[in-house]
Amino acid sequence: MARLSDVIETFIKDMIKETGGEAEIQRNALATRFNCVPSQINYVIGTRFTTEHGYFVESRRGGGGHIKIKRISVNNPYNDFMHLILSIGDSISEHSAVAHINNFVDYKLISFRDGILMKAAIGSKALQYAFPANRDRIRAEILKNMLMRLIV
Amino acid sequence: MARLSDVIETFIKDMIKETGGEAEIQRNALATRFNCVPSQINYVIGTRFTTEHGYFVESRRGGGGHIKIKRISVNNPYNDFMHLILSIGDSISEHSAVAHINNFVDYKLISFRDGILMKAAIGSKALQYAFPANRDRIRAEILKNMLMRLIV
DNA sequence: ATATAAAGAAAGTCAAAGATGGTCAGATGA
DNA sequence: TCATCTGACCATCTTTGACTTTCTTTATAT
Repeated sequence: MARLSDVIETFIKDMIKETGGEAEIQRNALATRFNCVPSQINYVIGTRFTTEHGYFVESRRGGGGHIKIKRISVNNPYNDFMHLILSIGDSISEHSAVAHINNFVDYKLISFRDGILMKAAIGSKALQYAFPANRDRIRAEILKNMLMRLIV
Repeated sequence: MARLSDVIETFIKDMIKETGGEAEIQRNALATRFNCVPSQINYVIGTRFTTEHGYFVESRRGGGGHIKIKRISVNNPYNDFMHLILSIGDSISEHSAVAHINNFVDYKLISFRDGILMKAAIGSKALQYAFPANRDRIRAEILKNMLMRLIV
């Protein structure tokens, strides 16, 4: 029932928290620990630790190889916030929008409650009556409007 | 002879009662249990666990997928709020939506900040790329979804 | 010693298979 | 007629494994 990928995700996130921002893992060792094929580690990283999710990943192959996963840090909240809003562009998928919102919450640029409301506003259920071809465009507009309102 | 859909409905409702407000099911497992096709589960959910009935449904596909059905809090102040949400109906103008939101703020059902976010989400600017014929419908859906999220 | 080849040790890629849930139109039955 | 039931087809997410690339270590020839 419990998804292995979720377990691995949590494990890595805990590791990052403990070490204050960075986890260094060995792919094969982790795979052995969780009894899965090594490439599943790549799957987890590729779906949950992307730039969009606020992570930066580096690695080295060969003997003594490793994978480093860092949480991207925010130094200038206001600037980064603006930058992120601008980076949303004219169109955005629900998946992407949720990742952005979670980041805003994580970096304390908006509250947890704000995040809940925003996710409700841009979810597929909320936009079900918009033509599929327009949904991503409308979603981007709604998201940008909400974000702008909070900082203007 | 009780209709199968009614049996399934009761089963899910009992489950929600037992767990105090939330049932997590697996569509295929449930279908197997009741000897029906999986899509009948969707039928039951779609006809008996709607917003109008006071339920909130979420789901995930893929390995380890599931369907979560939450009962909106009933025996508390939210009960009246729920009626207000439902009174919004299937379609609403921006003017009317803003009036509703302001009322919610005035009566302290939502915060001032919540109101700002909601107005940003349902404003004409946010919905500019939706076909005019759909706007009021989409607006109603967004507003209801945001409000519902606050009480589930 | 030095250069080089071979072996070993990681990690990366990608596509197929597996596991769920969603949709919709037509059949069925009270 | 209207609600219910069914099944074919679709969308999404996860797991697995064969094959590839890169880096380090070790053996070998000069």
